[in-house]
Amino acid sequence: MGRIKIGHKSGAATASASDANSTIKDVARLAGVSIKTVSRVINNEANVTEAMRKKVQDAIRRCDYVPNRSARSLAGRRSFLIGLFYERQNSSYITRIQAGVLAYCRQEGYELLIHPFGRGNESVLPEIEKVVHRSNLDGVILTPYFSEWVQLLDFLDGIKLPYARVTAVRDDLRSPFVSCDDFDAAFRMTKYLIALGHRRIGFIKGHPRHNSATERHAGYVAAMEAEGIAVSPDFVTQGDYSFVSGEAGGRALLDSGAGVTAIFASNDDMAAGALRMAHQRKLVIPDDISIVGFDDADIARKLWPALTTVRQPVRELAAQASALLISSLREDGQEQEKMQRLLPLEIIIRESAGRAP
Amino acid sequence: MGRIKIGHKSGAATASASDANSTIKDVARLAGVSIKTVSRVINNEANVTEAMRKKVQDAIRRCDYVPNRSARSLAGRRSFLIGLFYERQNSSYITRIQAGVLAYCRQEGYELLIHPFGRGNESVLPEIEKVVHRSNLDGVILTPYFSEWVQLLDFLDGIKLPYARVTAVRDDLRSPFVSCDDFDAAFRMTKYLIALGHRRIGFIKGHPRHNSATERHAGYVAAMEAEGIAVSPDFVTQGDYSFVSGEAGGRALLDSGAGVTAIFASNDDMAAGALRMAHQRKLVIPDDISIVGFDDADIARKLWPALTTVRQPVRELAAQASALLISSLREDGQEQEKMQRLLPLEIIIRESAGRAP
DNA sequence: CTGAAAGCGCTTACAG
DNA sequence: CTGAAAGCGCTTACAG
Repeated sequence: MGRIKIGHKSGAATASASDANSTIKDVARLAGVSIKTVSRVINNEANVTEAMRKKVQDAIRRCDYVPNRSARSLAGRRSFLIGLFYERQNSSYITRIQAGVLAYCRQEGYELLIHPFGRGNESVLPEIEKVVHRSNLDGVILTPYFSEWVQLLDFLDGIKLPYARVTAVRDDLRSPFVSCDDFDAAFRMTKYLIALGHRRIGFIKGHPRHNSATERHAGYVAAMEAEGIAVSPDFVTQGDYSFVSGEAGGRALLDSGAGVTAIFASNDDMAAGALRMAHQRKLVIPDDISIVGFDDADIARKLWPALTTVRQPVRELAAQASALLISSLREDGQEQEKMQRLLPLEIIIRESAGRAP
Repeated sequence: MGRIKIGHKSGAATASASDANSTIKDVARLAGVSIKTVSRVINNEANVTEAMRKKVQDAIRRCDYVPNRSARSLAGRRSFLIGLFYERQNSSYITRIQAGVLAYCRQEGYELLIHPFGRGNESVLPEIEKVVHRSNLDGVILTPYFSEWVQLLDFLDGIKLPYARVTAVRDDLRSPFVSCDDFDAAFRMTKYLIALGHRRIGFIKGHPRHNSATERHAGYVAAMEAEGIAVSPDFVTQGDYSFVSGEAGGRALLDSGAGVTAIFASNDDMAAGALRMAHQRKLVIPDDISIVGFDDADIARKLWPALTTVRQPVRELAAQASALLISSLREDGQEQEKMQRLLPLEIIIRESAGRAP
């Protein structure tokens, strides 16, 4: 039975929180209404007189009442829990994703359950299945590669669990997603390098499973061709978005004899690896060679020289995906708003690219 | 009513998960026992015959039964939810913390709720209070600065919510914690620089609220004094663990005229900032100046030159804190194991420190 | 060692 | 627009 505090509210730095355990019954009694009416007010349902609503809200405040999630979840068959499933990767990226999701979830009263998986996804599907059922997730946010993994999407569709994607795949309209035009940004970045006088431009591809890798590479190729520059096979090397693969790619490009004057890495971690290789060979950047990345991860500003790159609005992508997810959760039945969104990509010019030598 | 699947189990890549919604009653019926017995098996309680246990486990498997968290939580007054509250900071650090906590939580059947806060913690306490009550958290993991914020600890003690700390404060034994000897590691690192011939060693302090900052600085001072080197006031500058403050600190040290031949930054982000300033002044590292950090964050290997630093076992710190928390949650009443743990810190020698010029 | 009853704190579905 | 009853799927406390 929750005690009722009168007078000062339990504001900041008050340690008296232990009496916040009043229940819906306490509120109802205090307000002189039925628990059903309290429930209506909590859930913002229509059909409550303003007077009633006010009375109840007052009582809620006086009791320090906080609805119990488990009880709501059990009775209402929803958990107010959103799941975030992803493959372990760049911590800057995933931290921003989390921030974006949380920014939106919290204000809507949802909590976030995070579930990272290792790269070798042997048992991902059964594991996800278990979590979804045990925790009764209301919905899920997916980032690449998971957001592009058809079997996983099929599985979620199969159990009718709502989800929203952050993805570079824009032709699969089965469910809400937020995306950027990676092709176009890579195209523009390549054009930028060409405008700087570069023609022998090396490219380090991202992880082949990620659609962003395909798009970025295609943008590079298209820009080269648009300028009438042949893409020699030894201009392009395969990476996997990791720093180490950037080192390997940089080494290959630098030592191939292709004489590249610029390297476009498909993300910043790989650009950092290529940069390291260039430093190791005593090259001065950008005087001897230009190196650019993609993402605008935390590291981009911390390297020497700071990376010219493409800014991906990661936090915003996640926030919008959450907005789409939560809006699809409200079964208002109202006409759904458009369930796809495209966010802009911006080229950030810093210090690592300059005129061709 | 959950349907029962016979024959093949719903293994990987099977999309038939939707019938995993059987309840404890289904299991009881199938096994021919009471639901209480099923409950006993789920919760690993003693006093169940082997035969019973086997029968129930069989039925659980045949139903694809997964206990409903909300129901368990409501009836059992525990949520199987662990909260992770922290101030937004270096993403490499927090990602490792999450990984460590999750590694332990999952295998014990707990889920993780993450709650980052901005730096200006106006309303942190009320916010935490709300989450704790709404989600019925069983326990909390705290990292610096929160783990060293006495008002927060007092609050959690007040509401009797179990928590474990990752912290550099080792003299507050009120609750479980895992720690490292920052003083000693900073002492050894400074000794290492001195052994390399450096005497004019600059130091960039960390955020004053963090006890690690105090400890690391004290270790530096002690080592200098042990070698009979006076710590000139212009050897030391105040940072706050951010990259930008490292730039400012590096600039101050480089331009002060103190003629430092080495800079010891209290973490890797600040070392990266100082490194950037050195590069900007066309200094060759480590020939002209040595720069070392602390933490062994992701960035340490990605910089040029790669950072000599102190490896902090962040993931392990979090895993052990979770272990302490969960063990304190089991009210076995058995004699508690020791609730403090000290993990070793290791100096990682890479490329950014060399002999004094 | 096993089970029948009561109840956790809410929401659903139905009356009025 | 408001409310009394039933029930969500478990665990607790108590018998036997």
